[in-house]
Amino acid sequence: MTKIKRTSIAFEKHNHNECSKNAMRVAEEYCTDSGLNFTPIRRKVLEILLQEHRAIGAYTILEQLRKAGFSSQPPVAYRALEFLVENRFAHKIERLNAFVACTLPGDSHCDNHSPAFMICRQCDTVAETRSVSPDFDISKIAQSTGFRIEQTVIEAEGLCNSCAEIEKS
Amino acid sequence: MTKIKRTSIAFEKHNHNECSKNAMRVAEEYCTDSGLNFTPIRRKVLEILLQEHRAIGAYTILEQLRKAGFSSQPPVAYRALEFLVENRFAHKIERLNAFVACTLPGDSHCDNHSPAFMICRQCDTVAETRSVSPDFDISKIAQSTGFRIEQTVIEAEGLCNSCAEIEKS
DNA sequence: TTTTCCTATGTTATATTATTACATAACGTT
DNA sequence: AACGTTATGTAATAATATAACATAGGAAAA
Repeated sequence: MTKIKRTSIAFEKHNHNECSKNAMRVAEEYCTDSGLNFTPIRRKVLEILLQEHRAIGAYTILEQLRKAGFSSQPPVAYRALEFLVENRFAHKIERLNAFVACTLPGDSHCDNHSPAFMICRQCDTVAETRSVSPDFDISKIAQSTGFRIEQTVIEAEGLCNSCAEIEKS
Repeated sequence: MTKIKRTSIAFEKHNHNECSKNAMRVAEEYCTDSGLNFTPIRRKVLEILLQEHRAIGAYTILEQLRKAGFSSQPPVAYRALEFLVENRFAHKIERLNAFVACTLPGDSHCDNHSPAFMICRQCDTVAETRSVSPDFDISKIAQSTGFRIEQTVIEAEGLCNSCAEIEKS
């Protein structure tokens, strides 16, 4: 049985250069294996997100794209982000309307348990864990990294019973 | 020991007229008891939110305020929503950038466990539960109401260790 | 090979959500 | 009456996100 890491190292000291290189490598391999088109723009946006374990907005990304010589109209960033989020190389942090690189790149493609994020309200650093029911306890995980949770929101999206009935017909 | 309801009736058939009246009454009482100023605008916005168990955007609220003869500049809605959210008469659904009335009005003021929402992607109906650790299992709750969860996100906001250190000094 | 199709990108415009800033009003307190 | 506090009125603008249509390039079919 393969050992799978379940908590990101966002709040720990680590060799970030290695960390981001690894994430890029995993993304490359996954795209190659899955026949996904990992274009220069998509690659660049992931690189931007990987600079730090911090949520950043689409317009900040856009600015960096511009500096790097890419086109910088909003759709450029949003399309790349859509690709990255769809393929789980990045996540949207809804509270912030901002994006982070996935910090469990190998893991996230092995299972599809829902992600849980610890978001610092001061510095926007985001640590990611995978919630594996039923023994998942975010407060324990937070404790072990020294993160002080102030409020937690759980948002489950899906289809309610009556909309499911309608969809069937 | 008082019996406390933990799951909203958003997906169930119920006497909604009673339901919303009750929520208004609880809000009134809470404001009176706490010395909060439950002004006509705040009251009206809560009434609008209570029309249905559905998330609605600030600009939809604004439109209804206008129709009801209130001023309808964005800050009017956002201020009232801020008041309602602060005092837990309403919640912001981050995924939708929209708002719902709290459907557990008595409960929410007895404890401060984090809310969990089941959000229908089709009709925006929102059911609310309180997650009481550690035996909380949203998938069981969903199952019991016929809600099919497609994806769940957990966002815990707080202060990371290093920001907490800085704040101390 | 040329045509067709599909995917990604370029670009303009606009929609949607949210806040800043400053003015005014209402009301209780000194 | 003067002052402070809280709530509201209003104009302007910031920040986030999408729609719509044009173009380009490569793979696959004809």
